[in-house]
Formats: sequence, C-alpha cells, structure tokens
Amino acid sequence: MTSRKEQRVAALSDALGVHRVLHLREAASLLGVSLMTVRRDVAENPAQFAYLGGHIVHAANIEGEGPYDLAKAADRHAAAKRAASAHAFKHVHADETVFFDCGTTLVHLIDLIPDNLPITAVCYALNVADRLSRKPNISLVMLGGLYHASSGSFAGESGRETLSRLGINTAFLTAAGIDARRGATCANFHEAPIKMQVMDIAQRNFLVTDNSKIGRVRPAYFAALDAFDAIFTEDGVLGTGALSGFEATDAAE
Amino acid sequence: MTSRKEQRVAALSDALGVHRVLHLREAASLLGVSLMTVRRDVAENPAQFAYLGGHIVHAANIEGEGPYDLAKAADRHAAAKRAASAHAFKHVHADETVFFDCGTTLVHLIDLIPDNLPITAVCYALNVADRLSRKPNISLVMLGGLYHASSGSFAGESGRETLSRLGINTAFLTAAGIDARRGATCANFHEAPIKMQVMDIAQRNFLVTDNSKIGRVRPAYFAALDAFDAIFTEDGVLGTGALSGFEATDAAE
DNA sequence: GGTGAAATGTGATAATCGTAACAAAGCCTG
DNA sequence: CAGGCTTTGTTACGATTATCACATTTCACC
Repeated sequence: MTSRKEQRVAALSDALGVHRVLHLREAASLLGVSLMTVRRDVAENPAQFAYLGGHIVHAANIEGEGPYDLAKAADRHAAAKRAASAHAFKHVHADETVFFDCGTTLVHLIDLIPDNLPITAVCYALNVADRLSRKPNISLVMLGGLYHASSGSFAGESGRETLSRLGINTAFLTAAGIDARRGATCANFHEAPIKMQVMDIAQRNFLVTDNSKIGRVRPAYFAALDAFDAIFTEDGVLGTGALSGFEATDAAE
Repeated sequence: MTSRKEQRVAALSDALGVHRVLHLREAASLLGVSLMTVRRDVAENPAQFAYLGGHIVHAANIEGEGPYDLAKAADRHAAAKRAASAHAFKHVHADETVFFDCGTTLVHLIDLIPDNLPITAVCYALNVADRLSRKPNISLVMLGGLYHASSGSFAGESGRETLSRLGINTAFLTAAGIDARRGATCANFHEAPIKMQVMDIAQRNFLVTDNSKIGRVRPAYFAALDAFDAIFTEDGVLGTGALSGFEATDAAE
C-alpha cells in the first residue's frame, strides 16, 4: 500500500504522459492538494519532473545530456561534439544517401542540416531517427530490429538485410574509443556488426568524435583508423601525428 | 540574405537543439539582444518555440496533441482515446508478445503499462517506439523501413520480413474509419499491408479507437470488423448493434 | 488514545515575469 | 538625404512565482 505522496507522484506522472505540460495550478487541482505540496513533490523527484516557471514537464522531455542544469549546459563534451559536427558537416551533400550512426554526437550534426536540404538518411537509433524525422526534406530509412537501451538503438538481422540492399554515399560513424594501435571501438557488441557492414558498403566513411575518446579502448572493435576517409574532432581533421604517443590507458568511463 | 531577425530565430532554434531549454536571459545574452526582442521572436514563431514561465523550449518537445493549449488539453478525443485504452488494457499480459499499431491512440495504452510488466513489444511508429523505450521491462522490436511523416511510421519489405518471423500473441490496431459495411480503414496506403499481415499472424486482434471514427470510411481498407476479437471505444466493447444504422457519410477529416 | 514526526496548508514577502506604451535606432525606398 | 515604416530597447506597473516560516493536519508507533 503506497503512501498518499507516492500515489500523487504516480498520478502526476500519468497526467504528464497525457498532457505533456501542466501548470502548477492545474496539477494542484487534479491531485487535490495545495500548490505548495505539488512544488514539494516536483522538487523531490528531479529524475521524473522538471519545473519551468510555474509549468511542470516530464524531465525526460527536456533532457539534452541529463537533467536540465545550467552547469551541464556548458558541458565541454557537448561543445566538443558540436565543434566536431561542424567540421564534419561539410561532407553532407544534397541528394545523397547518408548514414548516421547511434549516439548523441551526430544529433549535433543533424541539427546543422538545413530544413530544405534533400537527402536520404539511414539510421538505427531512436534519438537520431526522432531528430531526422523533424526535417521535412529528408527521406528517412530506419534499420529495424531489437531495441538496446544501452545505446538507444536497434539491431538484428532485418537491419543487416536492409543495409545489404542500400547504396550509401557518406557514412558518419561514432566511436567510444580511438587508439592508434587498437583502432576504433565502441561500448556495445550489438553496434559493431552494423558499423562494419556500413563501412563496407559506403563510398566514404567519416568518424565524428571528440578528443576525450582518444587513447581509449572499449570492448567492441569495429575498424582500424585508416579505414576512415577522415576523423573529425573538435579540433578539425585528426591527423595521424595527433594519434602518436596515445596509448590505451585505464581511463574511467 | 536573411534578415537579422531570421538569423536570430535560426540561431535560437539551433541553440535549443543543443540545450533543450534556455532561460529568457540566457537566450538574450546568446543572441545579443534585449529580453523583449527574444520575447517577440518566440511569440512570433509559435510553431517552433514554446514559452513556459521565462523558459524557452522547442514547441515539438512539449506537444501532445498539437501545441500546448489549455483548451486542447481538455480535448474530447484525447479523453476518448484514454478511455478506450483503459478498456483495452486488460488484454495486455505479462510475458507475451504484443503488437502496437501506429497513431496516438495507443500511446495512451502504453502509458497504462506498469514499468515492471515484462512483455515483448513490436511496433513501427516513432512516437510509439519512443514511449515504449521508456519502459525498462519491455523488449522492443522495431519494424524498419522508410519513414512516412503522414503517419510517423516506417514501412517496407524489411518490416514485412521481420513480421513473418515473429510470433504475436496480441495485436492492438488502430483505424481512422470504422463502418459496418466497409470495415476498418486507415488514411495511408503504406499502413494497410502491415496491419493485414499482423492480423494474419496474431493470436488475438483488438481494435482500439473512439466513437468519432464510427461511420467513417478512409481510403485504405484493411479488415472486416468481424476479423477483430473485440473493438474498444471509450464506451467499452463495441457491439455489432452499436454499428447498425451507421453508414458512411461525407465526414470531413 | 497519546505522542512525535512527517506531511500539508497558509500567509507574507521578495523576486521575477509579462505586457503595454513610448522612445530610439535601423532599414528601405524614392 | 529624407521620410516612413519596422525593429529594437527601455521603463513602468500589475500579475505571478518562489521561498520561507510557522500553523495545522495526518500518520505511524507504542
């Protein structure tokens, strides 16, 4: 038997699932408590709720990289990803078929695409698909399969079959680790086969990442660094010289 | 050459793509204009921006059934869909494979699923996949293919191939038109083949809709009404008696 | 049933928001 | 270059929000 407070929090979450946004007064009326009590409920559940000037939303609806936080808004990784995406963006051409790997990095690249640029986009991650779907001139192809929450992406035989029937001009890939000797690696084993297959069939392969990944080795290897036509970080094109001297360290994730 | 205002609106949109939420002061500082100017920019672009107590978000991030609007929050269709979903929900069982059709109706059904109920969910719409992905005990399978903005869903041969290899216990389907003589119809031709195939392979088929759809005929037929094990509306199970007398009319969409 | 802690409600006050009105600056056209 | 219109900035003011402190109610345990 849950407490009244727990019941209220559940009811508020359900209501937000329906309404998306509720004003404080609406929520207080719906839940039958005072404004102050709803304020306390929201403040005590920051993982679920966010509070914007008298309005309540699901925290997940405004998360970029974690809960809305001014400090995190200035996160270095996000800035680095944007910068790397800006460098990579010049390789997006109209009327081509472009592959977008999973992860948050390429969302920044997608945001740079003008709404009127016509391309065919291929992807397999939910967040990437959502962002691509908002651009009216993009023909979007989703590789289906089983969802993996760890990467927010789908994987499976159907996706591989779809890929085998696609022509891809440009592939933008991501990696969680980049090492001069051990190549490009990622965190999830289900991602690697897709990345490998895409690199086989694409005309051009570009890696978009940030300097924090250099020197890291993750469990799933997918390509040697010279398999990429270019590697972009926040500093621009990554030269092989920049990789010299970088050995894998015990970097904490 | 776009105007300064147009450049600012684009920059604000880009910034929100990154930050998800910006306070009015942050935006004014970022854009180098006064608070009042940002207020005007946001107010003049309601399709892009929403404004919540001094905070700016992308309008799409808070849309439930269209832009946030207090009148629309009380929308009868949404209430009807919730009620219909509540009736249908009793047919969701743990450890089964459940198909969720496209459209907004079934989002209400998904919201009713407890976070700890383990099912395998099959879907082909972006909004449905997004909502399902938030439930940790759901194994989610996405049918891939080409994106259709009109229905927010994917269609194609790969999805059909995936379906041919799946066992589905319960299928929840949606329709845009329900007529005693003309059966269940939907608005988009790309949806019909998927619905038909799912109904062929599922053990049980349920239609979840609302009374506003009764008597309507849409362009793409997919099933006779007696092909469903039950039809749920906001009033409960729809009896064949309720359908008598309903002939297709020139209902405006 | 009493007690203590937690939860909730209320009112005051400071801070912030939102709007309106008007002034100043910028831009475009003749 | 001048005039007119648009855009932007500033200020005032009423409305609303957010926080704090304290009072009241509810709940759980003995």
